[in-house]
Amino acid sequence: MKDTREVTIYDIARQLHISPATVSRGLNNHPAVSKKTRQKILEVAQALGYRSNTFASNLRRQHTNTLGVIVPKLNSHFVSSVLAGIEKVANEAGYNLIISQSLESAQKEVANANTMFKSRVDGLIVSLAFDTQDLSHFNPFFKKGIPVIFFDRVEQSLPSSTHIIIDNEKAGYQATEHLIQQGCRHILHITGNLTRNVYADRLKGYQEALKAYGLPFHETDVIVSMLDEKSAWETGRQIANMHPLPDGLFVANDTFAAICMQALKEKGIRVPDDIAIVGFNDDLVSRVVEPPLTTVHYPGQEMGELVARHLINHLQGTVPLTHTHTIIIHSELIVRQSSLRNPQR
Amino acid sequence: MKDTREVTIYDIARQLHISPATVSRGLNNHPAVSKKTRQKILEVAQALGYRSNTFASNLRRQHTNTLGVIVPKLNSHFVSSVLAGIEKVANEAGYNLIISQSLESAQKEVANANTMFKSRVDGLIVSLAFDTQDLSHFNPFFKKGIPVIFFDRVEQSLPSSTHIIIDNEKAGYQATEHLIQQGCRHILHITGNLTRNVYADRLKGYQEALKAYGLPFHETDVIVSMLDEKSAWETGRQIANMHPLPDGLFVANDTFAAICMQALKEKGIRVPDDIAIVGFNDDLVSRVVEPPLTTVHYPGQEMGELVARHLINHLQGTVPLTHTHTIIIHSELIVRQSSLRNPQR
DNA sequence: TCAAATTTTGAAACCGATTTCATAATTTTT
DNA sequence: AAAAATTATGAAATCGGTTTCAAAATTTGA
Repeated sequence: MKDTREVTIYDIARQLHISPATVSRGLNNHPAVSKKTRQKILEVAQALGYRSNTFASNLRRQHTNTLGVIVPKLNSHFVSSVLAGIEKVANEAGYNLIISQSLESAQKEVANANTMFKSRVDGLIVSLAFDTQDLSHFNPFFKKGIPVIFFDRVEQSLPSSTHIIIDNEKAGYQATEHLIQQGCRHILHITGNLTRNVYADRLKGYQEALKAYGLPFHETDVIVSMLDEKSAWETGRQIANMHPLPDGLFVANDTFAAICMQALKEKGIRVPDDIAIVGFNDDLVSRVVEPPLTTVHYPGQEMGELVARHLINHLQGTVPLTHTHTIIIHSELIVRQSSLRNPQR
Repeated sequence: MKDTREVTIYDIARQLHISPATVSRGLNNHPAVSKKTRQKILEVAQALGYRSNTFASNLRRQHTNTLGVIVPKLNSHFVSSVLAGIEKVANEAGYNLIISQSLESAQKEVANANTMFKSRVDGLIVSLAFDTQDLSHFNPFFKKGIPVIFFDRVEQSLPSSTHIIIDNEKAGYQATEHLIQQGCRHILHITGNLTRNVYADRLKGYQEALKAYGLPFHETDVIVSMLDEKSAWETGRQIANMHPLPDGLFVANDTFAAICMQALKEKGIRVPDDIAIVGFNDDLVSRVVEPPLTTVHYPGQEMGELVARHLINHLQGTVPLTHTHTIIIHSELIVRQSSLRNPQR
């Protein structure tokens, strides 16, 4: 037998011969209610199995206590760490989360944004899809003054919003520099859509490093890819057939790097001896391939916590949004076998 | 300048000199409103930038058009495929999604369930955490008649709910049989918490296969693990030191299998020649390790679509929930190098 | 002890859409 | 053309908390 009737504050009020107003206040720890009554209210609420009706509440106060999150894909170590971080902070602050994935499609990202808008999230956290150019789907949020905060995949041209990112240029520089220091002289850079900051900046770093060490930069050494599994295999095989063979690879993500490496090995090319490889993200896969992959680590959980905290602080008025912020968080190169030319014992 | 005032059906009504009731009907395609008025309503709504207030709506009709999803972890290929499937079907049917991860902790799963309950989801989709024993956190849903549907990680003892799973016993049997056919005579099975159906059933399949081929079963050949990265390395090294060495490994997931393989190789053990390995899940990692991993594939997206469709059908009254269903969907063994003892050609 | 200050409480309006029931407008029947 | 049937619209109640404003109860001060 299912109980179908919901318990409301009116039920509690009736039972205690007090007004619903007082019950509401009691339930919300409003200071203007005596300990005794609050205590009694809590007890009766408990006994009756009361649960607050979020809709009534949301309708009256004009906010939802809900944060929206749009990410490109859920199944990466990085993204799910970020999410864990966001969830932690959001939970502690009493915020709910609506999460959706754009699956790297700008079109789906637009749909997601619209859904979030209709759901009236109090704030939005976004990491852009691969091919998002036009950002007008966030205009409704801007117009309404709903804060939108971007992380990792951002669009810095955007006038008034906060970005939380790593220093991709520096990371790109370090990765490339490392390869050079390992003796590489002809380094390919495999990357994604160059309109996306993360890829554009890493490329910049790559170029800077080449210049700093007096190596020439060739347009043809930069391979722009969709970064999906299929192109990874193709690209890997393609590289294996190059003549002359490059001696270094700086790849925009670990999965792609791992697949390339596999493809190269199948063609009898030795890593790192013939080609040294550096990936990006410190995904689990970087640790299980043979040889283990040198990569750039950046702290997902921490980033998520920071993003969420920042957004919530803003929502609670602690921090005014006056100016655009760009917050840069730490990243580091993790050196493993795939790039070590002269193993130091 | 942000516009702060929300447009309501009253604004539309005023503008057209009609009643809010008619506007509401017009917006909802209620039959009792003439094409002409509906048309006008739609136009004005558009012009004014009206967006329906979900809370008012939810408050009045007593449902949310929202589905809750609780999964153990977001960052696996399987889970994110399932989610994509769920999202597709839910979107098409006009349902929103609230997604949360239990991070394999029963405690967090309870918290998630409570949040979902407070959010008044119309239905709940769950894949259980690693160590969830007690299912009482779903009681509120059962009591209220809110449908809960389980997939993959289920608890079949549960009286009245639907389960959508693969035939883990069969998959376990096939994996083990394959190893036996490749000449393995001493096969270890590495698995997770045996109270969880997926692991218990695969173990059963493993035992059945041994029996069918006249091989002895030893308790000590079953290694129960937390299945995290750290234990994977430890277990791998442990196995490498076994004496005598087993000649086959059937591992409960690809990540763990990949790490084990790596650990074995580091100790100079050849795969598949010394030890043949079969994983589970067909995660991307299974394709990039060396040698590629034999594994069990099961269709996440399809499973997600099925789960969502089933739930929504039920919610819309198409399908009565009268009896418990168990729906079994197809899975298959994908043979790759990690288990091929006698490469054909 | 009585007035002033402070703390608690309640009545009623409100948030915005939905829906019932009645009425007005239109169409069909005879 | 009048009556009957059908269709379209509106008034008002409702969903369940929150909040303003005023009043009641209690405490403090002199």
